[in-house]
Amino acid sequence: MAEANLHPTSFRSHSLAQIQSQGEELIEQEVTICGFAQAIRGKGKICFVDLRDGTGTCQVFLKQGMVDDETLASIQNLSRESTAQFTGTVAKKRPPKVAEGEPIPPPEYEVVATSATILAQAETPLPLGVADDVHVELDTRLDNRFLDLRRKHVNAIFNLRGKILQYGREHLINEGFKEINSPKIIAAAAEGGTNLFPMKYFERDAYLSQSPQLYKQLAVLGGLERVFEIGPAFRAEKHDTYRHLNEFVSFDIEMAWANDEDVMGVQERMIHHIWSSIANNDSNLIDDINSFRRAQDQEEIEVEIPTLPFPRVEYSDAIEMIKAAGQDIEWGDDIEAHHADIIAEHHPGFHFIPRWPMSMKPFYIYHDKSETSQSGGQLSRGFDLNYGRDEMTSGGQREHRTEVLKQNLLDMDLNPEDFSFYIDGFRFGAPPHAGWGLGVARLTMVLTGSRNVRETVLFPRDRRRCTP
RNA sequence: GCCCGCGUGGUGUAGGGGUUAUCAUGAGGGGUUGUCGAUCCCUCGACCCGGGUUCAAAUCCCGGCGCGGGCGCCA
Repeated sequence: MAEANLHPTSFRSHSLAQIQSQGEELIEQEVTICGFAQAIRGKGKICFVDLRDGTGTCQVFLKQGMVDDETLASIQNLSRESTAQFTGTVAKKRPPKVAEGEPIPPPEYEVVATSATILAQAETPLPLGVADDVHVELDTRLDNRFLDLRRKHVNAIFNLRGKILQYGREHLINEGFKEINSPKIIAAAAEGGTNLFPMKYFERDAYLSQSPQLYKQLAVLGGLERVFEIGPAFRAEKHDTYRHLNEFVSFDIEMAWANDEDVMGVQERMIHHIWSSIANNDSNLIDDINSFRRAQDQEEIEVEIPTLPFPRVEYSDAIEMIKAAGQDIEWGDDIEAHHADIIAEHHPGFHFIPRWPMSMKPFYIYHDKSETSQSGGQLSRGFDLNYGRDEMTSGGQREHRTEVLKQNLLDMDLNPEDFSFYIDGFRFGAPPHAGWGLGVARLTMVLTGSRNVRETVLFPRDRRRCTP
């Protein structure tokens, strides 16, 4: 991976990663570095500090005579995770003793300190061990997320989350999409179907947005052609599962002159680009996760680049598949979690489930009267993207015919007048269009092998947790 | 909202009517050391809250609070 261009700051001349990567040229040169003291060893005439910053780690060596006695003692008594600044010269580290037959590791560099400054002393004991292998419960971790994040594998998860967004953006921009932002304060229940968080907007009642859906469509109706948005969505549902949160980040696209199949193509190409870019550029982050998993006796993760196209399992076929497995289900029923398990046995990776019954899809999803199931039920152009049993995406072609939109609302017991701000957008010419919304945290779960969506959200908001 | 389970040092655990309450990690002190989140010695620190049963409760019962898992609900 190309190293970021980190200029020197007022506190340091080099990052710790730079000490390692430029070590050979830096030997005997004076540098100033900063970091968290991960481990401090030595009580006598010498002292070693394993220093860690956001880029890597570096050992600092202090020796009586090289620094004044007071400094040496203060560093020897430093508590773990305190921050400190060291000035000294770069030297090649003594190679560690390795067991016979083991490969000799590549050379590492260290800083032999001539002066040290404690920046902030950490209190003891720590509420959770940053460098310890002792298991920590998720709740304790989330209560102390600032410390939890210092753990290497946790840090790697959020680095990877950033990479997913970076490569996703990169891909969409390549396909001609523009990034937009839609309002999160809305006047009315935008879509129905889910509970919204009410709020006060000056003297009026308002709500937090559950989805950018209607607004991204209005952007396409406005001629922006292809748009995407990465932003928060809020749902006031009292769900309590490993995959639901009340605030989450939704990665949405919407594009003109396209149907459901067209945007499934965008989706699978984007995921392919994300996965292959990470496999090519960021395997160090995957390694960080795997070294933790090894220590915990967990199976290692692997970035398996999916092949294109992703399988399409039409809703009707999915129902037959579930029936064949002996489950009691009829066309028109929802596919529940234990049903999704059956589909996942056949398709463990990414797969689309297109052509849901129109009755199960929201009013803005497109349907063609000529497309019906064998039993005569109306099919829609709505689809899901699943990975194994978990839903990643919901999307579809949108209804662009004003009269049909109004009828759909009536069919679903909604009042078209409540959606006039939306329907008005269609009255003056509307392109056929389609789009989807992807759960960023859920996709990050898949990539990082996390079993709980809270692992992949910095400060998750669920039914119980609103802090920190 | 439903079902099941669990609350023991800072963290993670063992124990499951009478124990000096286990182990790891940690914290404090010390020894040794150009070491490898080293190592050795000493020390410290805990049974969620309230009520009940019992000679005796961390352990059994009831209630509360907190948490976990599964499900439902959910563009």
